[in-house]
Amino acid sequence: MDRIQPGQEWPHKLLAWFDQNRRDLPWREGRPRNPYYVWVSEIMLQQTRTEAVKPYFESWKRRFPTIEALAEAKEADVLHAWQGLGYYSRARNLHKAAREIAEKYGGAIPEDKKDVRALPGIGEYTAGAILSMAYGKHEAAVDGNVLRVYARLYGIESDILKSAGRKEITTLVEKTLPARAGDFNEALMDLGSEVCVPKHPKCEKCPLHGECAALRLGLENVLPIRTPKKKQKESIVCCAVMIKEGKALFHLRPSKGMLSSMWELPMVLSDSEKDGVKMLEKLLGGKAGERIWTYTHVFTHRIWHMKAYLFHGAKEPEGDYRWYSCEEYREIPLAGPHAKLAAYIEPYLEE
DNA sequence: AAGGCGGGGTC
DNA sequence: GACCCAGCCTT
Repeated sequence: MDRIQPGQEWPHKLLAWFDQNRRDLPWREGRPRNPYYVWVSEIMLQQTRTEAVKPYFESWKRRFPTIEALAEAKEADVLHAWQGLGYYSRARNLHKAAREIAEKYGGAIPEDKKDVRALPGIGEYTAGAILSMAYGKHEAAVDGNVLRVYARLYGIESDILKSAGRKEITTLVEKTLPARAGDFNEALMDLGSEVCVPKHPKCEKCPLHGECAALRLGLENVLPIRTPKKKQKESIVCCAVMIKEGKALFHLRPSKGMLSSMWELPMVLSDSEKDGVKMLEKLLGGKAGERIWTYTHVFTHRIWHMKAYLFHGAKEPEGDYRWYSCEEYREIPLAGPHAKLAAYIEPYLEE
């Protein structure tokens, strides 16, 4: 009778495949692996594709070559290096953790699970990844790839985004984790991103195709099961382009919440453009001039319909506002779509 | 348990 | 358009 569940030996088959097919990635260079590189890359890779991370990782290495260098950097410079990568609390936490490692652990990432797990920005997955890949510990690292691969391999129909499904698979991973846990974890990632991909998995190329319950049952395009996401809330965002003596007025966003501690052109959120303009005029105590730019920016859970107006003779509001020239604002962290607006207004600053 | 938090590639 | 990615933190 045909077996539905995979055999005991599949982890070794996967490792053999990995030995022939491992991806060559910038953060995988050197043996033993540089724990700092493993850490930085794992944080950058959270909810972010490999191709998007590569250029950021390379410039990060030059800018902050060691944990000490990162610890000594200013937060604004750290955010600037992260600009465009998204989920900026990752950068903030990386920076905080670097300072903690420098102070408490003499500049070396601790090897104890409890200590690593306590660092800001390091959750269950990242702790497992660092400990297994950099320190050779016997730890699982369950991320989206692993959830998908196991859901298919074992024919698991639980929702992988809910804690029950996640727990079910984590237990299974811990049970199947072989020696060479670090390689095994990387092998699962490589399989997940090259072969066992979310849509239309390439089962004919899979070293485990003979073991896969989903394939056997014809469910390879059905599993994994995951709850659909909610749709975004839409807003109108009116922005003011105020220019004085070759400089534009910028505002520093608060240190909490979305795009925290990043700079933006003065803006207000509203449900209609008319209301937005009125609010902006009240904020700046002036009159909106020509509308020079519109753009729709889509976040994961929010949509901003942006409208930028020229403002003349208005006053600088109270709070965290500053005038910056082009050369200056290229060096500060700019919030999402405001980087695009800032680039667009450069010609206006020349006059 | 659910929601906030970015940006971009891909179909 | 919709989907989803090497998740974590707060509520």
